[in-house]
Amino acid sequence: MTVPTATPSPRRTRARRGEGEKLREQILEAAERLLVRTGDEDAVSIRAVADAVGVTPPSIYLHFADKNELLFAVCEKHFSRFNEVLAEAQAAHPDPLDALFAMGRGYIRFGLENPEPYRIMFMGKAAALPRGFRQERIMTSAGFGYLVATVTRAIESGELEGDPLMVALGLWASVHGLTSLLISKPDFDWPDRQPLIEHLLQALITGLAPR
Amino acid sequence: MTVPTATPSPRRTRARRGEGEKLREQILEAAERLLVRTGDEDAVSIRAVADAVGVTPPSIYLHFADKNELLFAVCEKHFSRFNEVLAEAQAAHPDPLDALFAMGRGYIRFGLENPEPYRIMFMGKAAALPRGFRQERIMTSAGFGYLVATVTRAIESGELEGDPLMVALGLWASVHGLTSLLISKPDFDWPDRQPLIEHLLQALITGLAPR
DNA sequence: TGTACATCAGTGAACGCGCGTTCACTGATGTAC
DNA sequence: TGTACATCAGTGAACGCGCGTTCACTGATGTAC
Repeated sequence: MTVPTATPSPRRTRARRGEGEKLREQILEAAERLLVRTGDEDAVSIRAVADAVGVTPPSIYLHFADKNELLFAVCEKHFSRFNEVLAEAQAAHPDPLDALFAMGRGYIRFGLENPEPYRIMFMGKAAALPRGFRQERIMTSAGFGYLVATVTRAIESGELEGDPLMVALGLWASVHGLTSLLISKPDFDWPDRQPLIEHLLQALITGLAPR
Repeated sequence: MTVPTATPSPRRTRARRGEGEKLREQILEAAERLLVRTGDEDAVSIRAVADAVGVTPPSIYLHFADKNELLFAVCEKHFSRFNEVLAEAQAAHPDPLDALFAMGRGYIRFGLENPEPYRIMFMGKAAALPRGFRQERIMTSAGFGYLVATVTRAIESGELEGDPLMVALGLWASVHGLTSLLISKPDFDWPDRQPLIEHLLQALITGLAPR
């Protein structure tokens, strides 16, 4: 199954002396573009990336030790952006419940806008994740930290109840569930997304509030 | 990355006349075993399956038109079992809320006990699903039908409120989210599973109940 | 009871493919004198 | 201002691998006469 060859790879003009690092950036961008365009992790092969940049395969190894390191770099980029999205959502709302709603919306939105990166980071098999980009990255990530902190605030202010970690994991699981199903099953006959998202968040947060 | 070769493929004794269908069953079982043992869809290659059965690769084509048809058959088997699990959980409880709890537990349990099949059916890319095993299979499946029916009953009896499809999708998303995260992130520092599951189901169903 | 023969259940060898990676190299570019 | 030279940014060809799939075949098994 080959992807319709984008353009027959115009040879890129060689970088000038001292500007070799430019290629690294171009490789990263090309890898990301390939991921988005094809929607298929497997399509991001060393050869395909090299071709997209307009360079021969061995050139990749001038900047990345192996394929894994390249994928790792791509993931890192997205993971940072993802954490920023959550940080902003949280920072925008003083009230913790408002913040949780905003984080939920931001989370789902990010996932839907970046389905392949999301898939790699959160839906792939642990073993297939780029080495170095493992679970601990998530639990100790800024994003997860914001979530737990916000939940803790909400519990302290009496707006939610329960164990902060438990509540945070419940929220994460649900929001991830909707995100990943929407990504995985695009042909499914979904109702309008926005009401569905609001409904889920509302039900969850209501269910977590003291009666 | 090769899987530690199980046993150096003892040549299987040829089936007797009229018993050719036996091989089909053995191929299916071997494919399933491979999936479970390696935990990797990609490890289920025609050659690996043939080797596991103790037969040469072309023999597979005596019973399956191509690789896709083989994977399809494996998925079908698991999907049937999955639907049975949900049917039983629902049938065991006259009260709709009890039934929903039981279905949720059964769902998560099935996923955790059959992670690779679950992954293929619910976490893979739509395009990677065996042709013929597509989305409509889910929405029109018995399992999804039971879920919507049970939710409808709960709404009619006043125990839940909202639109049945919306509520059902919310429940599905959440339960799927927990299942898939537990599968995808086994190294994550999860708390005890059972309390986590109960907590999530409780919060969701509480949140969906009228106040 | 014996034998020719059709059929069934497979086999063995090969095809072309794309992959990650290595290796020895080339040729433009800037710098030292 | 001119030139030899080190360095940098790549290239070209090849490696071995596992994959799905095809093709012509073989040899045991049952059946018809």
